[in-house]
Amino acid sequence: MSNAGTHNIIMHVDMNAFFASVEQQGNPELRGKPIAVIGRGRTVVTTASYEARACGVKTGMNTWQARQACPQLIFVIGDNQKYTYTSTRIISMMRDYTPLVEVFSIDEAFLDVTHSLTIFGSAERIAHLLKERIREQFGITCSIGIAPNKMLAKLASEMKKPDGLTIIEPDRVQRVLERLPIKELCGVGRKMERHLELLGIRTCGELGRFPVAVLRKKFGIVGDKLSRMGRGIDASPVIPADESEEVKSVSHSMTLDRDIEERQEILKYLLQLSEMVGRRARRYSVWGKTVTLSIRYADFDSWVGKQETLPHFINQSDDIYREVTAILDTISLTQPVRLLGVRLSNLRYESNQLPLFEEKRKKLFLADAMDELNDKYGNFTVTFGSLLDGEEPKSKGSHVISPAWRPDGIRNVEVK
DNA sequence: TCTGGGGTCCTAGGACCC
DNA sequence: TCTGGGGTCCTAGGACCC
Repeated sequence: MSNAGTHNIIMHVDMNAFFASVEQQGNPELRGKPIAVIGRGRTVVTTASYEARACGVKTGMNTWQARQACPQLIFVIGDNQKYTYTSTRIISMMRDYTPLVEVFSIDEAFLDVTHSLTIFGSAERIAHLLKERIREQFGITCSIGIAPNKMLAKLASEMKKPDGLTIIEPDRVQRVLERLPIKELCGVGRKMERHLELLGIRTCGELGRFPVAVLRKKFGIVGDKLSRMGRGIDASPVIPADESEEVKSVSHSMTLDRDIEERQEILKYLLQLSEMVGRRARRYSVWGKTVTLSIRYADFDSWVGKQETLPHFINQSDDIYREVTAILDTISLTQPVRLLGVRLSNLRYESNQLPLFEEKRKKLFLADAMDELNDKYGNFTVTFGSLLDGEEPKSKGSHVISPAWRPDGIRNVEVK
């Protein structure tokens, strides 16, 4: 992209089928084959390789559906550590080209390369260098979008997959947006798409021309943002990790292998979830005073979420567990339970201070020792035995994080 | 054997204080 | 002993992102 110094040059990098690519790279037998990365238990496809996509496997399918679509499909249980490791190394590679790298998710990042051109020549050249290095070192491809702002860069990277490079020059922005369906915008989901359609808005062009006042009245703050997006305007800066805001909540949830009703059994899972949340909170040195219990019922569509704010901050697993069970006591379950979740929010970051009272101090040390052992040997090597009534926790609790839960790509958009 | 898991932001209504 | 308004905190729920 040419630059007379009048606008920013933003790059969005999106790893193609990231988890699946990492798996195929790590195991040559999987290369060139249809594979699907999944979790454990009741799970879905988190990422399908391009070979799998070619035979109809989509993100979000359950394993049975995926197998129907593609009988020769190979299932691989995901390994978060592997993906986090690869992601971290790719991110640090990006920092060779600019300090302004914003990690958007495990497989996506924004780069502000406005001030990198004097060294590297052009954004296009940076993109090629980056692609080449990622391919060489990790054997995976990515799609890159280059544009005057984040919103447009993200649109651009979606336009060609896999292994794409799409540039939206400032003078082509209107042209690109004119016939682009609104749902391609980051922030417009299924519901918003429907709402806008009722106003007769189907494309970004139409969105941009629509009276802002009407959008504002209907959608509040979001209305203004929508209008700007429709016109290709996005002033949000690329925020590097060291300037990003602190995490606002810590949570864990799990879909159970089967629906349950027994209070005792529910408690067992809640203890486990409380410990996972507490452990992570302590590792971040974070305390929270709001605890939320979430329950999804057997029918999938009904939910309960109940929260309780305490007068003080906590991060010990058993404190979290106590609050969660107290909340559970206020709920009368209407169906068997499919999913349980525990969240700690209203957070405060604090340095570690030893409590005054000996009893509390002991408890802290015990928890620290447990954390250490669990970090070393895996979750629930050590746990609150007395609270468990001597029973083993059900699972080891390692679940696959997901890079994506979205229908793929942009179709039929003229760029050139 | 349908349908994961970890987050953020926004809104609306109620409680409570000044 | 009537009435209004603003600010803040809290809960519940929804939409959206990866």
